[in-house]
Amino acid sequence: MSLGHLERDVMDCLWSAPAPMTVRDVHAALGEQREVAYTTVMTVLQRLAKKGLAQQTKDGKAHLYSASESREQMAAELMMDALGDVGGAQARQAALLHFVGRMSPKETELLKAALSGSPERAP
Amino acid sequence: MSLGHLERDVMDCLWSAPAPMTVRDVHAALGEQREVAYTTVMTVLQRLAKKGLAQQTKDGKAHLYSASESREQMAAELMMDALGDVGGAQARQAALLHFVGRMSPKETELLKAALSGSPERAP
DNA sequence: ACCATCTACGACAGAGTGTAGTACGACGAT
DNA sequence: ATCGTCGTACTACACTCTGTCGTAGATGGT
Repeated sequence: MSLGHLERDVMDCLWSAPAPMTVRDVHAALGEQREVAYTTVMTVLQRLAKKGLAQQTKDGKAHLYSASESREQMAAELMMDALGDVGGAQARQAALLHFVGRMSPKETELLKAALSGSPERAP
Repeated sequence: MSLGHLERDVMDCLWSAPAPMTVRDVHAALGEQREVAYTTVMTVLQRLAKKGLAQQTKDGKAHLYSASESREQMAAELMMDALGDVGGAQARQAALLHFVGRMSPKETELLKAALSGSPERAP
């Protein structure tokens, strides 16, 4: 499920916000960089909700939107998806090898830390 | 860059084949499961070549197609893309944490092996 | 009841994908 | 030289997704 540019920007808004946002909030936040109509933002938020990427809750007459998952969770899911397409265990290991080979040494350290560290998740 | 169903099937053909294939080869291979016109296969192969996912080389009057990268390489690239969208180092580490948290223990072992093993790539 | 919001629904253009037909060039057989 | 076969190139069309909004209806405060 790949996001379009605007969808991406809207998700970034939701991810950056500390609390659920109304359409107006998102519209205002986006307005600092790009000009889109209020209804455009609404449509995009609805589509994101339909896709399950955003959560829509009613608050009085307005709707509140928040990201269903953190940016990091979503990235992890996408990574698993990419890995899941591969095939058998052998191929998966090969893919993992390519993956670590492609990472910077610093990142490799991060990954090692993540692997050896306690197996709970990040905040 | 997400692939469609047919594109995916064609790439699977190319990945599974030991040698570059002609359009006819791919068409025959696909024909065992789904029926598509010869020209459909040709169009898809051309599009894949234009995207850089397949390599097109002339062989007499016919063209030979082969995958530009192995399935595993491509998976690794997609994984890096997913990770690359995240943001700063801290967020990346969080994403990696989620990622390893999502993997099965067996896979975690594979990843550990990939990390501690020699840093060259798989065949 | 009236006004300000907010949402729901519909619309339309542009890109990507699945699907294929037709036309044109090259190559071997006659 | 000609003709059929094979292969490519070009074109086309329907469908879906995404970006972009307008208009109409619902809802809540005063």
